[in-house]
Amino acid sequence: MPERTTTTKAGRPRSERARSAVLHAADDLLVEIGYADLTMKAIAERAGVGRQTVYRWWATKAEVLFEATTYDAAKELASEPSGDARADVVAYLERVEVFLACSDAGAAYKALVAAAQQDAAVADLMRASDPLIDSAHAIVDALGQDTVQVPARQAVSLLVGPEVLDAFTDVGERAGAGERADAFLRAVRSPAQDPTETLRSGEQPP
Amino acid sequence: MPERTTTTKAGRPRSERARSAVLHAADDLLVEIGYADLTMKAIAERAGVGRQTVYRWWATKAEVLFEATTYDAAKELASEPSGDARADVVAYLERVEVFLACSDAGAAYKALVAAAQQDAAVADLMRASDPLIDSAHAIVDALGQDTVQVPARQAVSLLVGPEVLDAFTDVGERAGAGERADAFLRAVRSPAQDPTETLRSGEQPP
Amino acid sequence: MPERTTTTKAGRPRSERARSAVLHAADDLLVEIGYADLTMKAIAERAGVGRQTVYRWWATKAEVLFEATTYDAAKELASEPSGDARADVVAYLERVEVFLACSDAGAAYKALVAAAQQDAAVADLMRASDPLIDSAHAIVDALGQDTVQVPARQAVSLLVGPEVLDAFTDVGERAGAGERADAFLRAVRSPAQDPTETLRSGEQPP
Amino acid sequence: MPERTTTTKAGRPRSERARSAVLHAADDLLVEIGYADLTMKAIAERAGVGRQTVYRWWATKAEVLFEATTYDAAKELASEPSGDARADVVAYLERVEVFLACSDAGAAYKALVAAAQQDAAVADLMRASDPLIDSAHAIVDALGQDTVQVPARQAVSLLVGPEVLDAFTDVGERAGAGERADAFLRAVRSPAQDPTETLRSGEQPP
DNA sequence: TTTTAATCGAGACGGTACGTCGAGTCTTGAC
DNA sequence: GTCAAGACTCGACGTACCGTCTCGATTAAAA
Repeated sequence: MPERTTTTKAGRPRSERARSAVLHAADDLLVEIGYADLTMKAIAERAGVGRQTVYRWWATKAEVLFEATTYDAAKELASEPSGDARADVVAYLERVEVFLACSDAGAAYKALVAAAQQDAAVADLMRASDPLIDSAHAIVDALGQDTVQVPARQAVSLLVGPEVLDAFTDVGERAGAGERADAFLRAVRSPAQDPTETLRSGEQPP
Repeated sequence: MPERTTTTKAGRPRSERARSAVLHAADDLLVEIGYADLTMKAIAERAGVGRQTVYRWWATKAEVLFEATTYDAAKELASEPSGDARADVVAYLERVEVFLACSDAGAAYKALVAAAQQDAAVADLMRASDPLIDSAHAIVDALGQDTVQVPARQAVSLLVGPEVLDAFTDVGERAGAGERADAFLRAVRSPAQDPTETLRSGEQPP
Repeated sequence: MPERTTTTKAGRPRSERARSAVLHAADDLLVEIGYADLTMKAIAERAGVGRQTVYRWWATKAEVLFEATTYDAAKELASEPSGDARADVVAYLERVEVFLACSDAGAAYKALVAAAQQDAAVADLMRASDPLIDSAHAIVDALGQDTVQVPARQAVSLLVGPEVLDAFTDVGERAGAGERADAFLRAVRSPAQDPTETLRSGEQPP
Repeated sequence: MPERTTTTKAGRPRSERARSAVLHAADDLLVEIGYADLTMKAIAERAGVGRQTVYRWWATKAEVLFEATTYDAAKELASEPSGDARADVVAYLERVEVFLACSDAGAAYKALVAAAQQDAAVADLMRASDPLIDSAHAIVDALGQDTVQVPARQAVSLLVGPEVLDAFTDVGERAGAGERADAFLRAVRSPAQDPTETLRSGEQPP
């Protein structure tokens, strides 16, 4: 009797060799030829894998890349909090700038954000697990409510929004991490906490 | 004598009819089927124009779309400065949110920013004339150096960076234009103006 | 162990359905629209086959047509030798005339000969296997060296050369198969073999 | 009264410079790139002439080529009759072989014959004036009815048919002009002259 | 002299086939 | 049931040439 007592599936098991070959091939090809010219066909050939094997496990090149790079991206953006709020923010923003401007994982990340604009499936993946947003959330949470007096998601936007914009519009003159950190820290100080701020925004305090 | 008195060019002149038909076709198709599924072939057919005629004047679908939508985008984002700084910023940010979230021109804009990540030619176009960045510059300049005490380009990033990030990562809970405006106005107040801020930014004032 | 016991090839085998659909489509279209207007695109569409599938196996429309019609052409020109030399030649020439003037395979043949003038690849195909030349060779060989006293290839030219010329220059008044056969038989009787022949070639020795 | 006394037409007269430039360009390009790759566009550009100017006077590339090469072809094939029948035939066949195998005009001629298979307009041109057929007719007529005892058109086919076949099927071993001439002379000697001949097809009354 | 009209060059126009490429699917035999 | 291999249908790619059209500029006969 062909009963199945465990959840083990019949047939040949998935090849771990094929899986990692595909992910590494995607990674390498992204660096070599860029996202636009990357194709499923090329990934399969580089990986020495049948085309159907790629399609069996991933629906699009974006999904392959997502799985290939998200872990690396998260690692590059992870932070070890010291006690000093400003120093932590400065260190984080420096990491973000390197990530977006130079890193291979950053290139993949930008490509995935771009792809998410066109493809809802990719957008879902990124919404579920976005290494940049997630790392920014971790920083904001670590700063605590004394430093961050606006809602956390809003603070995340203030923290990395300018970085992302500059990365996507490759501006010439960029602000340093220190200046950005200072601007961020001023922005997240809620006016509601300080009654003199409320009415006359834009003024200089005496 | 084959003299050329004026700068008139030889040959049949470019058809204005064909030009505008292509631009309108690109516009319409973007709304109907989205950027990813948009093809040069479809643009030409919709416009009732030969394929070569499209390629003669534009190298890629991104270039067509750029010419088709930049003017509209700039118009949607244009501002009429009142005297009130905060009110101007709020009004501008509301326009930006509508632009990025709902407008057809905004959809085209996001697609172009995404395309610029893959294609250097598109990146060059956008660097030369980016309707969102340009309109933000206009706002920052109008605010004046009393309100904006950081370099203009940096202020632009602070102004629209969070908006762009939210638009590209379609976050659920978004801050209102008022909150964003206040955060921006706090952020652009330079620490250098206030000697107590300079060294120990990130601290809470007593 | 990835042993290869037989010469079985990996991958999906070639579709016989696609192959014969292409050949029949080429055949039909040639009759309907002629060789000049025949396109690879039309062949593929008529065959209900992807364009790439045609290009995978044939480089040009001429190659498709060659494979599609050579067999039919050879069949139309095949002969069943009787003992009578003149009767065999007359019967053969009648078949040739019908083939060149009326037959679909003959139309394809003429098109291929014309194409071979422009395209060396087609010329190679035809040199390797030309149904008209081959059938003429068969006749000449069957006649034997008593009847044909000139080199075989020369006799072939004498046998079908006039037919081909008339077919290619669509002359009005054509000679009958009997007259052509007689002229051929006179022409292939070499003077060198029989010193008495020199002046009165075409006669039968008593 | 706008009467037209002469056949002179109003307006700018046809440019002889343009006409000959087109014909020479077609000639040159045929030699350089071959008939298949020859295009109206290339002819016009090489001639330094507007495209419309070519189309105004010739409908197809075949017509251009016909006008460009027919005169040269006729000149290459023209013969100066001596008294000796066999010598004249040998000399003519040698000229034909050179023409078909080596000459530029011969290459054009073969291309035109090939084109006539696909295009009825070209076929009409060639039927009206075919330099090879015409020259062969001249030879046959010059030989006289003592030598040529079959209908003239039939003799023409016997004279150049084998040459054309060999040229179109680029055979390896070719007969010499002498052998061909002898075979031709045997072939055109009518059986009717000799009462012992087989059936008396196509006979002349005594 | 002025007008008229056909030609010239140039080059953009709407079409359409080219041959290639990638998409995603399907069909083998081997594991 | 997964694997490598590779053929399948489909359709967009960007290019080339088709034959037509619209320009301004010539050119010579007609008015």
